[in-house]
Amino acid sequence: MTSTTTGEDADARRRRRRAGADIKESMRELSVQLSLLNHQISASFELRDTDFDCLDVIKRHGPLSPSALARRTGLHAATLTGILDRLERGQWIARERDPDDRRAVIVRARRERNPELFRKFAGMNSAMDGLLADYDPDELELLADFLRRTADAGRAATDALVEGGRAPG
Amino acid sequence: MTSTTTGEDADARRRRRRAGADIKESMRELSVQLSLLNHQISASFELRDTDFDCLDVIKRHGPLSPSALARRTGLHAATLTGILDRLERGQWIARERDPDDRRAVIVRARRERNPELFRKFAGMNSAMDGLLADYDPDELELLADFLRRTADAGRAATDALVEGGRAPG
DNA sequence: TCGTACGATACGAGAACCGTAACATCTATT
DNA sequence: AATAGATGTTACGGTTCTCGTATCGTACGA
Repeated sequence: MTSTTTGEDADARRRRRRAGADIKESMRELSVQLSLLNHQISASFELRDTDFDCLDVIKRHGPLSPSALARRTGLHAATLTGILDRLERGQWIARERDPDDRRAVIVRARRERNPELFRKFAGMNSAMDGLLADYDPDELELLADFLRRTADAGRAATDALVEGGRAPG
Repeated sequence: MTSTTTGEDADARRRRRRAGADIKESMRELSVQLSLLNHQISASFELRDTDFDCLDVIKRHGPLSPSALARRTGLHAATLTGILDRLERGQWIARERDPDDRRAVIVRARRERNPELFRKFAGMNSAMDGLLADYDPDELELLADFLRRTADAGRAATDALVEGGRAPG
C-alpha cells in the first residue's frame, strides 16, 4: 500500500478497469433479468412488455399526451394507441380531453391497481431489502446516486439513437 | 445496535429508509430506460425486444439447448423457435446438433457481429465511462458487487413468478 | 376566411406469440 | 428385446400486435 513508485498507480488502474468492465457486464445482465421479470409481470396482467414501461413513464412524468409519450419513449405514435388501449382497458390509466386543445388527449395514471402491482414485485422488493441491509447509509446514497445518473445516461443514449434513426446524418 | 442514544439511530434509520426507497425508484427507472434503449437497438437490427435478451443469456451461459433457454428465460418453448430463427437469420447464433442426443439442438453464440452491436452501445458506454471516472476503485467494486447481487435477485424473483404461474399453489 | 400543420386514431398488411400437435429420439420396464 | 411413455424441437393456426398510411377534427398564421 505504501509503495513510492508507479506500482500502486498501475494496480489502482488495473482494479479500476477491471471493476469498470464488471460493472458494465453486470449492468447488462441486470437489464436482461429485469426485462424478463417485467415480461412475467406484464404477461400476468395480459399486457405487453412495453406497456408497463409506458405506464412508468406516465407515472413519473405526470399526465401527458400520447404524442409526448411517443417522443419520450421513441415508440411509433400508432403503436401507442394500442398500448394506451390496453392500459385503459385494464384501468391502469385514464384518457382525458385537454381543455386547452381539443385535438389533444391527456393520459393520466390511475392508482387503484398499484397494490396489485406491488404484490407482483414483492419477491424482488424483499430481496432488495435484504440486500440493502448490508450497506450503511453513506453507501446507500452512493448507490442511489449512481443509479439515478445511469438511468439519465440511458435516456440520453436512447434519445440519441432515436434522433439518429430519424435523421441519419 | 447498542442504542442508548436513539437520536442518531433514528436519523440513520431515516436516511437508510429514504435511500432504500430512492434506490428502488431509480432501479425501476433504470430498468425502463434500458428497456427502451434495448428496443431501439433491437429494432435497428430488425429483431424483437426479447431477442437480444436471449442472445445475452446464450452468450453468458454458454452453448445450450432451446428448452434450457426456455426454462431460464421463462418464455414459451414455441416462442423460442421464432426468436432463434431471427437470431440465426441475422447470424447472431448457430444451431448445432447435439452429438449425444439426436433430438436435441445446441445453440451457440457467434461473435462476428459483436463489433456492430458494440457500436450501437457506444453512446451508453462512453456515458458510463465518464460516470465511472468519478469513483475510486473501492467504490467501483462496491457498485459492481451490488449490481451482480441485484441481478441475481432479479433472476430469483423471475423464477419464482414463473414457477408460481405454472403451478399456482 | 382559408390553407397548412398538428394530434389522435382507424385501417390493414405483415409478423409475432404461444397452445397444441406432430415427429424423432431417448429411457425404463417387463 | 420390445414396447410404453417421457422428452426435445418444430410446424401449424388462431388471435393479437406493430407500425406505415390515411383520415378526421382542431389550431393557427396569413
